[in-house]
Amino acid sequence: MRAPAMTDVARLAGVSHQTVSRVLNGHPNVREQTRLRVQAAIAELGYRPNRAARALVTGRSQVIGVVAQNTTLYGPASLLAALEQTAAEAGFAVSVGSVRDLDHQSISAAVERHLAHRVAGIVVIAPVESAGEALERLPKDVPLVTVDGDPRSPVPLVTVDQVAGARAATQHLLDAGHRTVWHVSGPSDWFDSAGRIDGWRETLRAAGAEVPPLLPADWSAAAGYRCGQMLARMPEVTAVFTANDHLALGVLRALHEHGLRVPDDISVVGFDDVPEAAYFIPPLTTVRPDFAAVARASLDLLLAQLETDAAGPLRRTIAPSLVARRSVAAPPRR
Amino acid sequence: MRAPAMTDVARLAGVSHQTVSRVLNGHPNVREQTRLRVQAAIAELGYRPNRAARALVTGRSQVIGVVAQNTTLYGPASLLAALEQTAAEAGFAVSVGSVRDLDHQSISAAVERHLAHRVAGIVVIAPVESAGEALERLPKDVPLVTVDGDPRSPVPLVTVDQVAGARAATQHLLDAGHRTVWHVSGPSDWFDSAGRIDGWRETLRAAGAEVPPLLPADWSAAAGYRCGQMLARMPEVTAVFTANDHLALGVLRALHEHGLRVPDDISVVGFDDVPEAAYFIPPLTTVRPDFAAVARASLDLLLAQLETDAAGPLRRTIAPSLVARRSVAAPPRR
DNA sequence: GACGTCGATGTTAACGCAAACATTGCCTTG
DNA sequence: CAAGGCAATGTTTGCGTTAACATCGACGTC
Repeated sequence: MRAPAMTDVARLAGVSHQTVSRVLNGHPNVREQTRLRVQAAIAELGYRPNRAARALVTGRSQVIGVVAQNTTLYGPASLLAALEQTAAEAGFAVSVGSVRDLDHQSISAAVERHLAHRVAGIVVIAPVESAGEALERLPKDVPLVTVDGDPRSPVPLVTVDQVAGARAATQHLLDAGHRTVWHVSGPSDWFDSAGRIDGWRETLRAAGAEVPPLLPADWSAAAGYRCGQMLARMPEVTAVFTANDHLALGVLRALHEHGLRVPDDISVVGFDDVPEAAYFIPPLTTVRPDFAAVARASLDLLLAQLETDAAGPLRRTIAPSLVARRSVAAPPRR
Repeated sequence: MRAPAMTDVARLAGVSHQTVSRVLNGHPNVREQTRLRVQAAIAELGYRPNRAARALVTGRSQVIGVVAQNTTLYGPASLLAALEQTAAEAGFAVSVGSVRDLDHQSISAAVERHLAHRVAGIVVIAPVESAGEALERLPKDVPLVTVDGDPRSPVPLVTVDQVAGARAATQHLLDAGHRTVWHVSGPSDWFDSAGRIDGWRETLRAAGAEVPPLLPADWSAAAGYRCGQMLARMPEVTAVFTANDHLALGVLRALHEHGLRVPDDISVVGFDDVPEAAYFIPPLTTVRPDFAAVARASLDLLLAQLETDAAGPLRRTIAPSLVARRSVAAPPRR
């Protein structure tokens, strides 16, 4: 048995299908009594408008496409969940198109897939260099927003203020009395990494502190562990800021294995505030990005582009906040 | 400028739009030369079929709807990512519909949203009791698969073999020489929890070991910490199996604070193998579910339902594997 | 009281595609 | 060499919806 269509509702309510359409879309010029009759018919038949047909005739579906690389990582996963929720509240569905690499080809293939579905807009989570270039060459016929993308790119962008977050973390350690702060950074091609490095370096410079060499890593606990083993061997290290919480976890374990106590011997600050960070040994002081705010801003920018052709400043920055726990203390006295 | 449609391609290639359609859908009866001409025209115009139109005429879109509750948790996030990837390989897009609660109303609302888009199939990640009831009352006019759902329900189901995983974990601890194993469980309304409890209890019984009281918790490190504080105070506890890795993290910290060493004083085994589990203090022995296999099985069942109306045994169980690390050792001698 | 106005509704025409049916023209077969 | 079949292609129809235009009646205005 075929699902009921608009004409079925119309017949039952004794009106034309167009009147049903008007009721559905909240058009003003429908008599109250008619509206009620139509709504009753809709309820009786369990009618549900066919989005595909609507998308066909309007040329746009109520779907937002998201392009992301690795939705298993905590950050992207949280962002995706927040986007989904925000979109749902605005009446949009979310279609995910994950992608193996963030190079031009993969991204534009994913975008094209979304375009084939005539999505209303696209959000690209594009935290690395290679994505930036790809985005500028994309077809312009659909609203598009980049999240965590290239700050210098002309594409509409929402981003966590990495610099401010790193600054807060570094300053927090300096304020605790440390002479300087070491940094374990994320992958060098991520904008997140770059911003956090900048904020860290800038804060040290402003405080007149020495800038120690950078320890480059990726986002994994494994890399954190490796760096931690080096940090543990250098007696002068008293404070470490890691580019995310998983790195911090690895560092904590390495320090622990070397018999160093956190925060007594070395203080550590992370980034992300993963839910379990409060249960690291010791509970981790970290920087919390507001994913919900990022999601809201992204959708705002998307909808703004939908309504007006040329919107205002298509750029939003979301400030993260420092969460102080027990992994920071004054440096040990010599 | 309007996006090119099939007729535009047809005109350029000097054929009818139907021939273009045949080329696109890989129909056999098209001359090679014609096919090439059409493909050239497609490339020249940058033509891209309109999925919405296709969905309208076929009554089905190439989209799979996923209903999930909290895609921030590691398990669901991994599953979603795996599903997306598997679906993409089969030419399907994935639309996420997350849901605040897994009660009847929320689930059926999410399902209906997917139905409105005429999705080809729906995957419901329904790990709790309340979802089970909801699913049986759902409209039957679309292929549907449950993941981690009620093992007793008649709905097609793919599930990780929780019992086997828990059995492996428990047996591993018994084999190390422990007289018995304590268990910190997940939320009582999750099937995952129930299965893990069953496997644990059953293994102890089979070995003739005493079954100690259960420590009920949720999935959070916080709850694990709370339970760990109790476990640390009971001298007889030498081995703990926690229902997931985050609980284990909380337990580890509590034990650490009480001056107990893992694995020297107490052994701990988790569940999930989150990426950072190898960097806990100490590296955590845990049970790894194969999310990719679950995703593949789910899609299989979905596609099977698409093709034949009444398929075979619509039920698949995926066996997890034990990952041995350093959090397990022989019990301390008294 | 004829006429314009406006609100409520109906009618018709797309939207882009695939399925069903129709039409060619060539090749096989007896 | 005519009948039949079949491969290649064209034509028509309809999917369910919205937009544009058409109609109809009630009301107020001069």
